[in-house]
Amino acid sequence: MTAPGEAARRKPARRPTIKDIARRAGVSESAVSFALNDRPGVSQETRARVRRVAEELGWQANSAARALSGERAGALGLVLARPAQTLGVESFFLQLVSGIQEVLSARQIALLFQVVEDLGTECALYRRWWAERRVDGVLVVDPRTEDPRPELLAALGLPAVVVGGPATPGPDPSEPAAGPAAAPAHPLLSTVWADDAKAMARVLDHLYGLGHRRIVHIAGLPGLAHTARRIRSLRTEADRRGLDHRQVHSVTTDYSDAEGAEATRRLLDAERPPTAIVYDNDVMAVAGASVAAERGIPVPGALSIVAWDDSALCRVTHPRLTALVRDTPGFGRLAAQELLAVLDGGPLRTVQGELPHLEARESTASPSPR
Amino acid sequence: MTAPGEAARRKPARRPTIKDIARRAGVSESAVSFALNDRPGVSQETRARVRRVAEELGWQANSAARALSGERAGALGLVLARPAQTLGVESFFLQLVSGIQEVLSARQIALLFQVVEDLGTECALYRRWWAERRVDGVLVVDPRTEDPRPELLAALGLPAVVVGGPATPGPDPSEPAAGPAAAPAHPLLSTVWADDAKAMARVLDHLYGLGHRRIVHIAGLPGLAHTARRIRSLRTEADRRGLDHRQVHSVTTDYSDAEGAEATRRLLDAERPPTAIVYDNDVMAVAGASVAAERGIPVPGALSIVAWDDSALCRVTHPRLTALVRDTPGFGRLAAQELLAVLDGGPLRTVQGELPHLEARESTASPSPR
DNA sequence: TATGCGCACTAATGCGGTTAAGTACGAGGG
DNA sequence: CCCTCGTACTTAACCGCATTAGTGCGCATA
Repeated sequence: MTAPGEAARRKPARRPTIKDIARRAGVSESAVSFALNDRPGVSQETRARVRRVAEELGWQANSAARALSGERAGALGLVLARPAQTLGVESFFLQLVSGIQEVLSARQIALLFQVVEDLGTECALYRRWWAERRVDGVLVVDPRTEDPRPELLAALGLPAVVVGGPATPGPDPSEPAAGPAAAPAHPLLSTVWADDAKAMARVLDHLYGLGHRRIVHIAGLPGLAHTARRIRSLRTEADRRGLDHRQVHSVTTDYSDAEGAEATRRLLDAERPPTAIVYDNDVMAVAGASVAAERGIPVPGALSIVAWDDSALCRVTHPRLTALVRDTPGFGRLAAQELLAVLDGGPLRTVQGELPHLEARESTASPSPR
Repeated sequence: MTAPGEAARRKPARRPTIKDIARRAGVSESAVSFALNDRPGVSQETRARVRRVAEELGWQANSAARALSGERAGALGLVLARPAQTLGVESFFLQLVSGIQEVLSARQIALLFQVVEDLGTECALYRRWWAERRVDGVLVVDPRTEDPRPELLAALGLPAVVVGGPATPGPDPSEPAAGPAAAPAHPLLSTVWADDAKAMARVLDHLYGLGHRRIVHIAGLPGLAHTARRIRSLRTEADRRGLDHRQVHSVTTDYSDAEGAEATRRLLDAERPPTAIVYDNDVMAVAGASVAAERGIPVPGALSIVAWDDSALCRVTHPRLTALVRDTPGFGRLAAQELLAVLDGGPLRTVQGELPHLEARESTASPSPR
């Protein structure tokens, strides 16, 4: 034993290879490879012996070597394109990632996770990962209405699944003609998605049922596909109930607390302010509730509030916020499974996640008559 | 062009290798390798020509091949051990990761990010990454007072940097004897850390200066090293000012909004409740503010609140919360740089991040006389 | 008894890089 | 004029694994 600090750190600590196993088991390297990969060509006894030796030595395949010969990187990628300062607060992504990894780690597949500033950088990163063969496939999040990524990924031949899609290609999607279950799949990539339209309908059912007729939806970024879907759904639901687009409509923001608060102020300053507001994320909902408190507007007495996505935030405010709850880790699991299916040569599919449910809390009630 | 969907997806899309470059440039593969890696052995003209060809072909080194021969995986790892349901809300990690990647992506180094349930799984993952040669090093977050990870990593010879350390090895650290700048480094790994002791002193300066004499610190998980440091610092600062440990003390929680609220309730129910509470994260601070609101206790009139770590949360409450602001992405950059330095054979070091500053907002004021 | 066949295994090759060990050539020195 | 030396390359070996093409052997078949 030398000085522990330096010695421990510099120790080469050679890792066992199949050659070591071969020597110890008294067979050739290829026999070891066959044995460990469940390929025919070795007897049951030899297979068992090799396995035992591998176990003893604590052998794990060198991922680089396996990738080089096996043509599989053993890793998937996920890029989050967000300006640094809008990061955080939302619990959505860590939960999604946690669900994804539940599926991947069982298969010994790693996840490359990267946060970048914008879509352009994201695309460049896909190209690089592809060229470097870093990943076998990627999960595409935050699909947009005009999204360059599916085309790029299809052109590269990099397997991918769009999470939160379908991103409707083009800005002019026709009104859903048939049942809403038959969603238009993105033609290039597999997709897992939640039915925002139905979820929005549920929210409207709840608020309309309580008697609300002036309902505003403070949406997130206008470029995102799910924002578009929610806005469209709100309009459809309003029409169905014969509500005017001045009574029921959406405004878009950048998801930040600042814009959420600002939009709320503007709405409350209007001549006939809404009696209910639906916020596209928890942060804005809390910010909105705070604006109401600031102005002495009682919630839910004079204003009902719904948050799209639940989190601790919605439970720490006073009153607690009614929220659309979805199983985000479950959604991540679904996405990961679908990507693995694509990697295994499965067909392009559009898979629908669980429908979110509305958790009614104290921030929604019947509007006071006026 | 065939049917775009299937065809695009299945396209093999062979990526260029150095062999292709060699052929096009009319030199051997090793000359190409020399040229591209800034090694001597090729003339300036050849180097330029090879570079140009590589550029034209859009060549990027196959990371697996490079890892296999170069002995470098070109990737670092970061494991977050958290039960799935406590994930999220906190913006800390995504910001940290974003800072880390700013440094790594410039060097074409990838980050393997994994969320696991507990420390045991985290250790197992380190072993696996090490055995698979997946990563060249790891960033260890959430250092604990009794932490098995540094020892494990040192034993494996896997380079690492402790982020948020130094984790004082053993439960019995002597009181800082010399200047607080000379922090005890963890003997096995490099460390980047923020001086929680000084930060806590600043918080106490602020509150004591306002006239507070009954101050409680609602801390996070007791096992974490920084929790211990903050608690110790609070005690030191109290002693220095001759304050009783019944007046000024810490209680620990699991960081959740629920425990934060619960602890707050208990404190406010006491005979002589504190006039100021310092919360170890933003979520608990907001939860605590909500409890005060629920009971009609005016903030800051009857209770001052300080949040450790700023975020949108602290700005959406009413009043906005005084918070300790730190540059988390900057901290991530620092950590990444330090790990790269270790990989380059640098010495074990203990690097200190920027001291957080106290952003005084409306949630702190002089206590009302009673 | 020669022939064919399946089984269990070994030898050889390749993946795409890096790198140590040559080699060819021109310049400079004795 | 020969020898050395440095430069600019090329050849070959290697990293650890997967895979393909043998190889030897026992056994059923003709």
